[in-house]
Amino acid sequence: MTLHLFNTLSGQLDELVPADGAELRMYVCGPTVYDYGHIGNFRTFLEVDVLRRFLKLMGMRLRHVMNITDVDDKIIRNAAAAGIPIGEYTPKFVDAFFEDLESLRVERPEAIARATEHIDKMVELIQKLAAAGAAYQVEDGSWYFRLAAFPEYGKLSKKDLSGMEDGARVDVDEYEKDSARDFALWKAAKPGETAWETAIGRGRPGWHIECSAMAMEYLGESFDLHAGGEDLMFPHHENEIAQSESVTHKPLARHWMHVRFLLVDGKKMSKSEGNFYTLRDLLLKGYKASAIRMALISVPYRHQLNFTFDGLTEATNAIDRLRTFHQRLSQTSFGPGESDAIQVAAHKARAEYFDAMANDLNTAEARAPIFDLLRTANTAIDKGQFLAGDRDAVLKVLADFDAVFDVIADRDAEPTKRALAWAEQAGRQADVAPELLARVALSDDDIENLVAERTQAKKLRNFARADQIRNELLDKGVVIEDSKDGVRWKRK
RNA sequence: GCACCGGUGGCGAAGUGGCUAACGCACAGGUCUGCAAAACCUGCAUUCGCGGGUUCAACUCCCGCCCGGUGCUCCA
Repeated sequence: MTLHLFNTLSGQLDELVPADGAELRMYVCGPTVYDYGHIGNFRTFLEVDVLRRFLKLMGMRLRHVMNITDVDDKIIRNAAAAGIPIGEYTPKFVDAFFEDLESLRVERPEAIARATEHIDKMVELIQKLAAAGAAYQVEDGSWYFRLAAFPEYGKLSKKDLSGMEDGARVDVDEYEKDSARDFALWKAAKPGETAWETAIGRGRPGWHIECSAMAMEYLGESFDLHAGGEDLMFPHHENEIAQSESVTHKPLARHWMHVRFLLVDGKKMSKSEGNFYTLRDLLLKGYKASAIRMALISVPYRHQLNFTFDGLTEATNAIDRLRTFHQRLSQTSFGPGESDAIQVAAHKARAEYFDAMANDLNTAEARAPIFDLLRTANTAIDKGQFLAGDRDAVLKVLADFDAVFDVIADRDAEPTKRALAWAEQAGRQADVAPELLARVALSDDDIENLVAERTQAKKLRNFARADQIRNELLDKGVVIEDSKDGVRWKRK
């Protein structure tokens, strides 16, 4: 089985396979670390994580590189406002970014490349471009890419630039450029700005050249897959292609994946619209990291996703159903042997799950057979027709599901705890939902003690006291379930 | 303005030229339970934005229209 993934470059579903037959080499545009990441950022990284995990599940080896843009206009501006060098400004946000990825269970790429640690590679690339006649320097010392030197420009985004003549909507300050659409490779230092002394002058790299230089440094001149948010398709990726291929005359990447935008309440997220959320904002409101992950990956990556709080609640409840089922399978004792019906159902579910994922990562479709199997198994358990061997078969399917989705195992306590600690340190206590505080104040031991007390009360048929305890726990987000195999509890 | 994407039950969301239009959430009734919860059963779109057309047959293909979103500029 191979993954058929939509390829922006070819405009169709293409098989995604390593060119060398051994290891898939992929590059993903990472964050610009000028602030905390918002959920739109994380949608892209979550979808790439889905891709990663599914490829690994199919047995593929990966070499996945992600960059960190730790120098750019916004960073320079924010650092200046804070009165510190950018090297002191960005680490906090780099750390926060990785902490957030961890909360969302996004796997780390095999390599992380920071822009500021690869300035020399960027300079080299610009020199090569200059030698090839594709780069030129203007009066103030900045370097630009000569679009006229790359006739294929526009092949990724399918833009016809012929009609877009120089003229309208041109930044009048940039009259030094040969053509209005030529883009910056290197920005000459203005007084007081962060800059590097290099062979091509004193300044800092443009954004696009970073990715070209680092991608080729880590993955070679031509690699398998390049991914990023849909907004990067033009001009960022188009520019990467132009810069790289003008020098190498080889395709930078064979396959291009673009994750579509996340909208909030039907609109693009923006601070001015007031619909802007970071991961931390949501955690402090009491939403679980797993619910956020589930909500963001359940809509296939090639569709816009409309984020709502109702959607988070739905995801929370769907995960609860999966977790309850998993708990039931693990904690119930079954008779020996296996049943044909369940074995067949498990095989079918697994096959349908893989088919859906292999078809352009259709996560929405992939969920269906899992829930189908869940119901089939529950029904069999209710009827006493579910055997020990069936448990193993069904757990195996759930494991394959969770190898990608990673929401069944409950690891929600840590992210919440971290977010609360951060809120305190960042002075954001006012944003913490009161219910959340009540919940975290209750330890597992407290719960166990209360559950034991309730069981004792029930035994004495003191139902009033038993119900009182149950309601008390429910108020703090703990649900109790009585079953033949004992009492189960879980945090809502 | 140009380009692209979408409009499927209360909500989210798959999907196919022709079997009963997945799945999740929510809701209603029932079974189980001391009561619950969980689980299961039943119900919940004679219908897939609107109007034409092609076809034996369209939600699925074509044309037009309406609505929503995004891109064309820094942006995941």
